Amino acid sequence: MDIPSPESETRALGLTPLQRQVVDFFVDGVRVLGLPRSLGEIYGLLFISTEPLSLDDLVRDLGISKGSASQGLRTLRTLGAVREASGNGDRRTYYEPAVDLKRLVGGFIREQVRPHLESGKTKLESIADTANLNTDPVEREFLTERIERLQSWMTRGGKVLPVLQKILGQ
Amino acid sequence: MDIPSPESETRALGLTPLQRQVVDFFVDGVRVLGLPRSLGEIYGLLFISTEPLSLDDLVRDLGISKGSASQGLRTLRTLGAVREASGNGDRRTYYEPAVDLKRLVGGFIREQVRPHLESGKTKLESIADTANLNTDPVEREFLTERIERLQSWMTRGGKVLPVLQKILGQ
DNA sequence: CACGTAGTTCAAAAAAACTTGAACAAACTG
DNA sequence: CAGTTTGTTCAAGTTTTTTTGAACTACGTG
Repeated sequence: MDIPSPESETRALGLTPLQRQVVDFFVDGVRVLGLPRSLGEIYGLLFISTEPLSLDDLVRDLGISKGSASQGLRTLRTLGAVREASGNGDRRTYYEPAVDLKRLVGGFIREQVRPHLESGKTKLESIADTANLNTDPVEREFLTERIERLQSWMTRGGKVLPVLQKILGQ
Repeated sequence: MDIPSPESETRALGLTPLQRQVVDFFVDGVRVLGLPRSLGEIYGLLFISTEPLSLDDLVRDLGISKGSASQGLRTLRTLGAVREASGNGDRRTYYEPAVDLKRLVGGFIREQVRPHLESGKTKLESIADTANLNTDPVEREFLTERIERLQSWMTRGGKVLPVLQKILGQ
């Protein structure tokens, strides 16, 4: 006979209740951003730790594999969400979270948003070319209108990003 | 002997090249937003069609199942990205896309963003309670500082949304 | 330089997300 | 109303994404 576990969000059992809650909070958070759960776990634990943590700490406390921890840390570094803590008398590398929102948002925009905006603009050019092959003038006017609309969406998207950063950065 | 298909993004073969390009464009787009590909396919085809389309049109042209089309249309309606076209002498329902960005962004924020902000705030309250159980005053100050930071993130997030809508809405 | 520890890589396993299709309900139509 | 057509639902199947873990590189230490 088994006690059915109450739909646990967290696997790690070596965490304090507070740590678990914060990790879950970030797991949810990164899911909204379309990033893998392990990123949320790692960032969350770093965020609520007074001291920087090593890869091994993360593996042990979160109960994730070394591979996940390694890849997760790499992504977080790329996003600028985590940095190496300086000056430890140790061989191991210790990590601490970036805790200012401006930096976090900036990294996300740079890595996850801008590339899509760029490639979107390129694709739109190619779409416009294809539309111009259409011979029916009525149809073509319709297509042109729609495609221009898409282009305007992309432009506005590009313009909104700096504003976002400014407001969130304070 | 098989010709290996060149990693097709689109399954539907009944589409014109232009339709295929536009559908792919939106498939990419919705992926960034964390929505299923079928939403992009459906919205994309509607977007580049001069006339409203029925569920059966979508099934036939996109080569997706009736189930997908039905669920996809429901989600798109919920998001306010698609509406029923009025006045068709037909029993069938025809759909047309919402093409103004303000509306689209508004729907996305209402359905996908706000709920997470709300539940996040609730979770934070509970996290704050847990943190207050901590007896070590130094530790507690650290925790309080971090949790207040999270609260400030949520607040700023809430404030940025109307600005977003305003800028994108023009 | 031989050994132990830190960290990375990547193929395979596991988990999560999405799609399908068959059964069903609802609403028209002759 | 019996037969059709339109659309929905949801369990099962498929695909995609994420995680694991074992093999490997690199580095430091005695």
